[in-house]
Amino acid sequence: MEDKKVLICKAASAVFAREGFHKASVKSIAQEANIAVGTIYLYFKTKEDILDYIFKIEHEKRIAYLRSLQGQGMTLREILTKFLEFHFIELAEHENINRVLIQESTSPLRTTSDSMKSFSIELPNEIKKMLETAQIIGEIEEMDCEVGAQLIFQTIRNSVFIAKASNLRRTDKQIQDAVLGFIFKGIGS
Amino acid sequence: MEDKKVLICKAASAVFAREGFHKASVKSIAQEANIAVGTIYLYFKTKEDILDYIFKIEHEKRIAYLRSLQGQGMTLREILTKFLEFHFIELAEHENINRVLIQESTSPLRTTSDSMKSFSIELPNEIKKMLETAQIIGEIEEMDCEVGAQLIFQTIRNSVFIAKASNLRRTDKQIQDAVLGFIFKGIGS
Amino acid sequence: MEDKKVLICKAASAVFAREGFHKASVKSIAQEANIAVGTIYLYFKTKEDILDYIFKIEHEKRIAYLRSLQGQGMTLREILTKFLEFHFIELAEHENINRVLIQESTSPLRTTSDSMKSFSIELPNEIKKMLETAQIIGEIEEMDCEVGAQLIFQTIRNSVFIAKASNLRRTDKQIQDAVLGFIFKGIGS
Amino acid sequence: MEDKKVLICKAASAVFAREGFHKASVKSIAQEANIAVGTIYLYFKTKEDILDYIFKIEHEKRIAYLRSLQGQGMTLREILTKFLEFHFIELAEHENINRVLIQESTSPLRTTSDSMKSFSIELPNEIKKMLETAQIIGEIEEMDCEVGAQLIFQTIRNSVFIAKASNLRRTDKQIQDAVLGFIFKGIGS
DNA sequence: TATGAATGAGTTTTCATTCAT
DNA sequence: GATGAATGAAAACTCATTCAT
Repeated sequence: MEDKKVLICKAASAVFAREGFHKASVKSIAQEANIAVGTIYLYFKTKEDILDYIFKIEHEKRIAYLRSLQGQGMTLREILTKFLEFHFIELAEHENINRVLIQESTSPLRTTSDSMKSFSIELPNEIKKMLETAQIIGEIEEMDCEVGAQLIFQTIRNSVFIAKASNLRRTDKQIQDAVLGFIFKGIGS
Repeated sequence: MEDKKVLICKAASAVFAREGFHKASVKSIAQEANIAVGTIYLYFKTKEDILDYIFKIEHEKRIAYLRSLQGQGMTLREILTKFLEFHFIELAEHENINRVLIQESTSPLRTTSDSMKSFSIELPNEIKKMLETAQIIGEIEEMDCEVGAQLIFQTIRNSVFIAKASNLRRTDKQIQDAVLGFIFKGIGS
Repeated sequence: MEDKKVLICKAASAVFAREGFHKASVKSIAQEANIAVGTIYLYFKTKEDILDYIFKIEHEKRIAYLRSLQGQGMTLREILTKFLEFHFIELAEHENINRVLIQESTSPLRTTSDSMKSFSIELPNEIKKMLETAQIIGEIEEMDCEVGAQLIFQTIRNSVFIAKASNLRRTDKQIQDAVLGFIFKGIGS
Repeated sequence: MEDKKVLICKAASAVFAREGFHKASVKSIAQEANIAVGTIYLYFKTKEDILDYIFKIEHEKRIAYLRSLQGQGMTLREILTKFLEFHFIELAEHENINRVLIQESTSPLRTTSDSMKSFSIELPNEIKKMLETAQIIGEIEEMDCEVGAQLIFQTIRNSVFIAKASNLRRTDKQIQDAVLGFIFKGIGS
């Protein structure tokens, strides 16, 4: 049953978010999910596989969303605005998973996980393609699109921290607007 | 001898950068440094202390540099340009340490280390103050300085990844210019 | 299964008796028990906990026996005789455990273990109460019952050493009689 | 210089008494003595050797005292009284050493140290000889002198604990009298 | 499928001992 | 003699993974 896999992922996300991937024990994931340790190993080969799978799912979700936006004749501005909104909604709905995505995805260089690599390579790549298109039609100014895509991707990814780090409590909307403003001006849109 | 402490930090940085803090064993740090495990414990109380110390040193270095720039009547643009240059020179000189700084500082929310907290709190704070001043004298446009400082801090911090992630090899200068351009435009400077 | 806990205690007793608590390694206990180190930690939180548990069990056994004797209208002489017999039977049956009890309980002053404290405090206390009663009914002469109880407790506790230390092999019965004789005369009974 | 050896023994006694032999580190002994760790190893081959030496010295002191008493035509009562007095004076003067003597001498069976063996074998042996003599001249009643000697030796040795364990504070004199009374009556003197 | 007791390699840390100065 | 930095073997303990039930 894929239900169990989802159950395990949710539990794992909660525990990873709370304790960090390395300090989280498989036992505590099992407890969080109210199942036995052994059961986890029926669905995942290793503890790393759980994290990997979470990344894969979330990555696919975002890629799919981004691609769905592209076919609708929207401007880059509109697409990025939508995407950030989506990101914040996901953030609210699956807070744990998102926290994990950010906390554990730092180094695309070191990871052995294909899904984690995809996450921090394919997504920027998708943005890059969008930038190139926007550049051609003159929506944004001349720029190094690969670097620009990375800048945008990272700015979006880290926006969670901004929400958490700011002393004054701001609404999600305020943060989103500030982030989008920064990005749009940054790319001369 | 403080020489040993430096030696250990260098070895630890190399191993942390290569394997990540959690997967790095004290034994492998000792091997990297060509010393005995016990020796490490003459200079550091725990493995975490090593990371902490690295953060402390690097944080102080950056804070000191940033403050030294402030007293010289430079514009924000000039200061940030200098600071990013400094960051890239440090990056080249102490590649491992910088990698560790970024990889292990992602989650300022969960860490227990004061030095790590300082790093991701004091530095943005310093930038925030600079933004406020620049805003008053009209160097940059109206903005939420706290959020802006975070955006700048994170953009600078993550610029290492951009350097590494881009498929086409770019010179440091090219990356720096792209990053600075993004930031300056982003804050309307 | 409590069987495992008993198995571990037996193995630990054997190793503690052979090597002393401090020199005994958890690994050697595991080997003695023919189980893995990790298994021990499923049943006990720390190595000290094992010793503690042994003390608790043995202490409860003795306290229970002593109290069971008290309700039967026996004289102090009879009670102490029975108790020493019980002690020697236990000694024969669980030689290792008893050795541990004595070897590791010497210093009630420094230990942090509640069970070890109970052992060397509650048991003498029980004897003290018995002495007070015996004094009232004139079975023994006037004396400082607290000190007397300590003297008796220690004499009984150390009687194992006498058995072991004497060059000429004596039967348990002979040792018991000598010890009882010493105690009874010592308290003027 | 033998002075250093004495200095080390005093420091070691203090530390052993405070922390127990096994938990005491050579470094802390060195600190207590205000010397370097290496210096200790100029005078003692191992940490165990220090304990061993302390036992040897104290053992010799007691054996010598006991023998000096024997040549003076005193009764067993007088000798034991003197000896216990001596023991308590030593106890007061070198509290640390005595604590160590008792805490670490529990198991004559397990120790590899000759000095520790001597301590718990020769001293009882000396007492045994005295008992035999006293028996011949009718000072005490018929008894198993070897067992009796052990009983006396252990009672004396453990008297420190009585002093410490009793809730009501008693003077040394009171404890001594109680212990002597117990012993004398116990051996029918 | 589901379980969770058992495993044992691997981790951090300590500390008696050595030896170059 | 005296030092104390350096050593590395060994300790307690953890935890991802397995497998008999």
